[in-house]
Amino acid sequence: MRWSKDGSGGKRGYHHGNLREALIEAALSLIAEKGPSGFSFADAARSAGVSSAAPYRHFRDREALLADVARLGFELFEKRLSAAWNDGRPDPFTAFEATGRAYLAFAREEPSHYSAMFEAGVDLDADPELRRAADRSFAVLRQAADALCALAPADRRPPALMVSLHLWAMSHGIASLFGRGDSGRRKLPMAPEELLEAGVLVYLRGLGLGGGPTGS
Amino acid sequence: MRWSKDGSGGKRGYHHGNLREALIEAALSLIAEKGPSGFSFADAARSAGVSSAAPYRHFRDREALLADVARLGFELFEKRLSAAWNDGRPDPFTAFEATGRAYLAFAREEPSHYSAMFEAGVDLDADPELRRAADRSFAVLRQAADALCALAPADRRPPALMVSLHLWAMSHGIASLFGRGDSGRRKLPMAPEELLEAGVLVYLRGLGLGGGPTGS
DNA sequence: TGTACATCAGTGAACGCGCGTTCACTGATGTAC
DNA sequence: TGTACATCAGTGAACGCGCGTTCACTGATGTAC
Repeated sequence: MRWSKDGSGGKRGYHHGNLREALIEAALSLIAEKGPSGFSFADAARSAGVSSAAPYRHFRDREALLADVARLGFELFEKRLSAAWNDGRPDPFTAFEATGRAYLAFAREEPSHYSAMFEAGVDLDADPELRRAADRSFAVLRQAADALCALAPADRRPPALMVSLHLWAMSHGIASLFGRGDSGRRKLPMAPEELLEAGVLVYLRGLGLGGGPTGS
Repeated sequence: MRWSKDGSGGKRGYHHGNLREALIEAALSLIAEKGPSGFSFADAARSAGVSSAAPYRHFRDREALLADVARLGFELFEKRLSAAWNDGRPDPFTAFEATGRAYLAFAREEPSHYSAMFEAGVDLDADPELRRAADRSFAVLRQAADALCALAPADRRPPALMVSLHLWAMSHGIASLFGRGDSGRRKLPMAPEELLEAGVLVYLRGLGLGGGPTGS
């Protein structure tokens, strides 16, 4: 793989040198512009400055490119969630909330990745690597829920899987209903982050796990 | 408007008599089959057994048909939610949970409507009637949250708008991640309904509003 | 009840377009000797 | 270091397709008198 650092020099020869990455970049821009369904293979080739047959050297078809965008998205997602969870520091409550905020931040900052991951209808089993990346992302939420639940007295311990699914559902719900700047969506009298944080606080208190700094 | 009760007799003359409704029906089937982006105007005309120009007598364009599907969806949604809420009977806790279950049931039983309403990228402001129908649906959730919050002592009363948004977000999150039978989605060790019910219970307990029959 | 006419809701042919995909090809790169 | 050759990553022309949309049209319906 040779990096031509395109964008500056521009002058590329017969070989692009970096087409695979360029196509993924193009796909991200196009998805951001027109949504995952409005993006076409030909369009991606065009904005990479390459003939419409060229992408077939790198991706079996349109679906495969989309799946790769999703896979990279999950990998990035996992990194962001892991960094926010930070092994439960300074304490599991705070870290749990930070993880939720990181979820929303990802959906907001990487809307194209998020679309490809959750809204484009990409089959997670199309590529084993994709499935694995998705699982690793979820494992971070699961791990956070485990640590949190371990704090509860053994006889009143909530199932960690359930807790992780609740966090996921609430984060996804907020992200997809209110999280992005798209017009059709509903206006809120508060930031999505605040809404999620409040929701997580109420939820944790309901688990009998205190509410972090504010206590219970 | 003349109803030809199609499906049985079949033998229709030059005039379809019921084309508008037939196109909406066709759109629902096609969306269920191929998703909201895979559905085409021409396809809808074809499955209504009519020339590809005919739909223009009833809808400005493809987008307008989709918007109408969404509008009808919101109207049905509101009915279902209202029926489940049932004016807070037998008691607000039970009715609140029932409303959540009705949300999931709608998403499961009317997946095409649900797609058109929340996933097809239809602009809610494309048609004032659409916006109004969407607002009326949300108003049911809002009303339920109001009644619930009114039970809390005035000095510890949670903001009802927030509570309604939390219910909405969790319901939508669960519906869209786990709610439908689509393959790409994650398998759950429990029914989505149970997951939502458990989440709502924990949440209500966190609000200090008891947990319904199980108490707090 | 009958007739003339306006209106309505269809037809079907045609258009331009962009897409996905294929094909034989060719220029550039890397490597064996 | 030079040369021959295999491999790789592009080209560009071509295809068939379905879509959205338009147009002049026509058959059916409803209504005024």
